[in-house]
Amino acid sequence: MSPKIVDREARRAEIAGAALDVFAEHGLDVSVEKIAKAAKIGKGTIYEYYSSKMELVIASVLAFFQQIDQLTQEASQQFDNPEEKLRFEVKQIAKTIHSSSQYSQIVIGVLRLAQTKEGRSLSKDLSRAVSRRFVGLATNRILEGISQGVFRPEIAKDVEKLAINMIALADGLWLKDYLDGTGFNPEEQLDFYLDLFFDHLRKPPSAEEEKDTRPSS
Amino acid sequence: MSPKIVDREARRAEIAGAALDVFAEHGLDVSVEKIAKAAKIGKGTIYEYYSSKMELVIASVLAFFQQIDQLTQEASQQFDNPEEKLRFEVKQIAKTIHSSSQYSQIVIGVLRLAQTKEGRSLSKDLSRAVSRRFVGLATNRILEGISQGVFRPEIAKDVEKLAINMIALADGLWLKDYLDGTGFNPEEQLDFYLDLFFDHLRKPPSAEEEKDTRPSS
DNA sequence: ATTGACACTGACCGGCTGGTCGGGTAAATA
DNA sequence: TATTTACCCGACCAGCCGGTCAGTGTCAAT
Repeated sequence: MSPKIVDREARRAEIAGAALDVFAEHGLDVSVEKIAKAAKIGKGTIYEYYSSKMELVIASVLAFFQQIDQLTQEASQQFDNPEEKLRFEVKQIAKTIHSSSQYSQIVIGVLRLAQTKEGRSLSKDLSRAVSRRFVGLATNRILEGISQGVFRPEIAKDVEKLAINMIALADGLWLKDYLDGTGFNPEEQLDFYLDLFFDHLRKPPSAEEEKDTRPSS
Repeated sequence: MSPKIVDREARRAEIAGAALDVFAEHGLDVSVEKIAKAAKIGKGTIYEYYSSKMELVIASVLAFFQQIDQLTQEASQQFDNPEEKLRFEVKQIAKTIHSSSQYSQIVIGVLRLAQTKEGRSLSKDLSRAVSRRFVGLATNRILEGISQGVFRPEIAKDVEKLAINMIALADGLWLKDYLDGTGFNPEEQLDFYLDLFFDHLRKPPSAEEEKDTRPSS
């Protein structure tokens, strides 16, 4: 009476994983047939587990960001110093997305989703979640640094702006590198920025100019 | 014997202009038929002036970047001080692309082009041209500032890196704003960065730490 | 007014894609 | 082994899109 039984959740994840590889290689526009072929299953089977291509895209992209998130979290545990930790995390994330231009396919895919009616809200939700995650991470590290006396306390009020800038710059460099390809070394460039960035966080407030940014401590 | 004659170059430009509006509103994926309808001409006519859709896209996107370029150039002529000039230019460009999210459609369209076989080289060429233009502009302004004694001379060796960072940050902020939409004010955020940026360019070298960046002047 | 080169058009074609569906397959039970 | 039924599949469908082309204007020189 009971026929073949599979763990539907596991199968869903499996398909999403296979789809992710294909998306990474060919972009989110690949035909469902190609995905099926790559996953070595029939096209119809995909629709057994996902009611539309968009649903599959959502699942895959979500899995992708979770991957990065986890990777970053694990890797950063080896550092204690907030500066080293943050520096490593930023570089790690940038490198992951950078390294194989395949991941760029997915990031750009998400950008495109924002242009479509059905995808807009997904794209926004996703971006916000990722953004909150990364900006929050950077913010916390800076606050840690301040409380440990490594960073200047006066920057506390601008901590989120600083974090946003840092993330935005990393994104911008990625974008530039993906498009131009030549003219600069993204890793070196990011290091250059981070040097200035942490210099600004650490630099003792030398009384100067007409600014009245005297620390209130 | 001589029939109806039209200025083919002008007509090409006219069609490209109409197409640009449609691209800005619906993305580079709109059907040729929609473009034709918007331009109030027959679909066939488009193929009278462009041999393929891709060719039309190229012409339109090119026109788009030339527009921005010209706009920026004109607008910045009202400033003398290199710092004010550069600040204005950066904000102007960012604002133009920002303002109507329609332009984002095109920028993202170019990103997508990089994913296709036929579009990759166009996308790269275009991006490089734009990048060279903007980075070059920023570089020149900084060098001007140094030669006028407004900026510190020691930064001269890093001038290009500084310029790249500035452009990348502006791009990154645009990207973030386009995707997230909330959580920060892009203009304010850019101002915050520019304050730090110019502060770093201007700041007199206060002897500090173990660094030996003593000016050689 | 006639002519004929040029400008314009939209119905049509081939190709591709997301999604469906009826039939086949195989594992667990009886 | 026979039966049941969740699972799997790929031929098929409808619809869209880029590109073509035979036919219809249209205007200036005759």
